[in-house]
Amino acid sequence: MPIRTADQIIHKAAWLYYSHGLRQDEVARELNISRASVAMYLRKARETGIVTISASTQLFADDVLARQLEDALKLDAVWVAPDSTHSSDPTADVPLVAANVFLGLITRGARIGVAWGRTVYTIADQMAHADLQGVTVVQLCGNLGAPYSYRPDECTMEIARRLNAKGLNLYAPLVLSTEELAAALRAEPVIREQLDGIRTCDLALFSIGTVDADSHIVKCGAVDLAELDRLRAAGAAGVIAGRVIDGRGASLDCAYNRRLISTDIDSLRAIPKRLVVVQEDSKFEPLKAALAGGLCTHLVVGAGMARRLLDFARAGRET
Amino acid sequence: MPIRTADQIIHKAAWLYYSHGLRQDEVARELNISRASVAMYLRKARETGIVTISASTQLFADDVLARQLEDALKLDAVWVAPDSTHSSDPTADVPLVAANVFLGLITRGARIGVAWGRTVYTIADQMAHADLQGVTVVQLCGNLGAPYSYRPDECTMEIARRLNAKGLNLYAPLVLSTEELAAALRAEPVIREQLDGIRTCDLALFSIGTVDADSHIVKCGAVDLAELDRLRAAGAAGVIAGRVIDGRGASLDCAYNRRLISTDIDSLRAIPKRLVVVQEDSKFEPLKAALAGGLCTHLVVGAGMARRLLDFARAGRET
DNA sequence: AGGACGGTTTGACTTTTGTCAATCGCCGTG
DNA sequence: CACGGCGATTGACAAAAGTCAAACCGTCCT
Repeated sequence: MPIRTADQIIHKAAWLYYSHGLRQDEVARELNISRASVAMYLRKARETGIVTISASTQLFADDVLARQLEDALKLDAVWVAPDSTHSSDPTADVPLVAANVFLGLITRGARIGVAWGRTVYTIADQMAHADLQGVTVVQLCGNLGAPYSYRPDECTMEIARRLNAKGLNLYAPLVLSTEELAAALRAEPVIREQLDGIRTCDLALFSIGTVDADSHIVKCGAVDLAELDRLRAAGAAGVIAGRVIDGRGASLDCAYNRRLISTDIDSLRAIPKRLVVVQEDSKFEPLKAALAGGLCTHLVVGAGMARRLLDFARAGRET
Repeated sequence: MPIRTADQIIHKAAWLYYSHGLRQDEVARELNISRASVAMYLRKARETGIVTISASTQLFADDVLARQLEDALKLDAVWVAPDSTHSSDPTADVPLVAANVFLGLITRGARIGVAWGRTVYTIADQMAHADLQGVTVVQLCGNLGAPYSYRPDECTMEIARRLNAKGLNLYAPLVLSTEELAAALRAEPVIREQLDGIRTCDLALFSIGTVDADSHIVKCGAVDLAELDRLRAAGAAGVIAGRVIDGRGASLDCAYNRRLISTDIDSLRAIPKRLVVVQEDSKFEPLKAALAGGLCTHLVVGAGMARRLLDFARAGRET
């Protein structure tokens, strides 16, 4: 959709206002419309990514804690969001920082893999709009027919929408009832292609799930409590893109994982930039597992989690 | 200069205002300062690239003329700036469009080569500030001790400053009095290195000079009128980064060119993205030469020039 | 043809932001 | 220790931007 004549006026208004630096009333006079219309066009321009306003995330990367963590965990980059100490809204800063960081990591023409979860959806929701033609957003894992609004396909779509990018959805369930069916479905050309395409991504965005009773995969009905117990007994430490990982960050060898339609761990690790975002303090153990597996290159966490991680990393080094 | 504690407050204000979406008075309350200070911090944040506001240049790429030119000239991208038909200031839009396009072409960690001239300097001057750490701006040609403020080193420095990038200046004169001295100087490790580094640039920005009596190189004293006549007789068609090119876009085989400290044509062509910006209609012939030599991949011109180029390209195809 | 509907556009009003002279606080100097 | 200077900060005012109900306009349906 290259030439959308209706948008021309919005582009022009945005150009005159933001690039030429005219005032709204001057733009209005120039375009022979009322100033109120100009104000509206400018809002639309911001909302559709015709103009982009982005704040540096330098502040959070400069944080001493962040630097220490980068060092201790050998990560490419870490951002530490303040634990809403300042009296503003209780909404955590983590997803907001993550959204800004994520936008900053996207390069022209990039291929981006996104998983799902409350965190990922919140990031999508807080993310500014941008106009990144040529960017492709691919879904890392199958869908859940769950009552959640942060379904995998919704996360993918919403992020693609915000970026004005192409969204590539994975039209398959996350979990199937038998291993055979899952294998057969994975072999289907359409699905195969999508899963293979994950390796060629430049950037991945995902969070990490717990393997508790109130875990995401349990709430969504992917796993029942009996199976959860079995998984934990087998060494489950966390969940990434629906897949259960063990304490070393490897895919747990279990029936559940074999019933999945989702990225495998090696494909994920083939993506050069892997942004992991963790909000809840309860995800300490799962995060440790992911880090152990080298699944994360870029990390956004809250200050509390950052401190715990740093303590852990230093304790580990001393022994 | 990673941690500049004085800037912390600016970062924080920018973050709360632009990312959290607080109002200035809310930010002021949050940070326990007056709203006026917040307003000032925010201006600083914009001026230093802590926040970036960029308008899409889609409008100019969508121009029918631009598409036709891309096609006819086999260029990667063309932007056509309107010839200030709309009653606003007479300042041409070309450099402003170019500045926006240029910013949009810069990728993370890029190496950028810039030449010099009034056009390039005007672009630098109109360019928004950005915070692109890891970007390097290298000077494509030697310096002129001219009374101009748009000296090669100033262009490089100003662009580097706006981008918060590293500026790599070429500390040598553009033209020397003898071929021998120029050759010797080019062989100097410091200079050699800089000239070799041009090949590894990702993006180049330059304009094109004429070979008339009021040409840049004449005004700056690099060439006197007698030599100019000789160059024109020898087939000079234009000037790029101080170097005289013939009608086919090749470096003219002449004493003047051998006395230069500047990028050679092959190195320039080794840069994948070469953004050429042309303001004046008088530069039609020089631009034709540059296009013939394949020196240009991305082009920003005014509407008048665009029409002339298109007519020319089509006439050429018919014969 | 009339009319109801969805959307854009506008004028009038309110809120937010930009500006600037006056003031404060700090530091070096006589 | 008082003084002058200088940059940062503020209060108050002016300018600009945001908002919203009402008007308008094309179009589709009855």
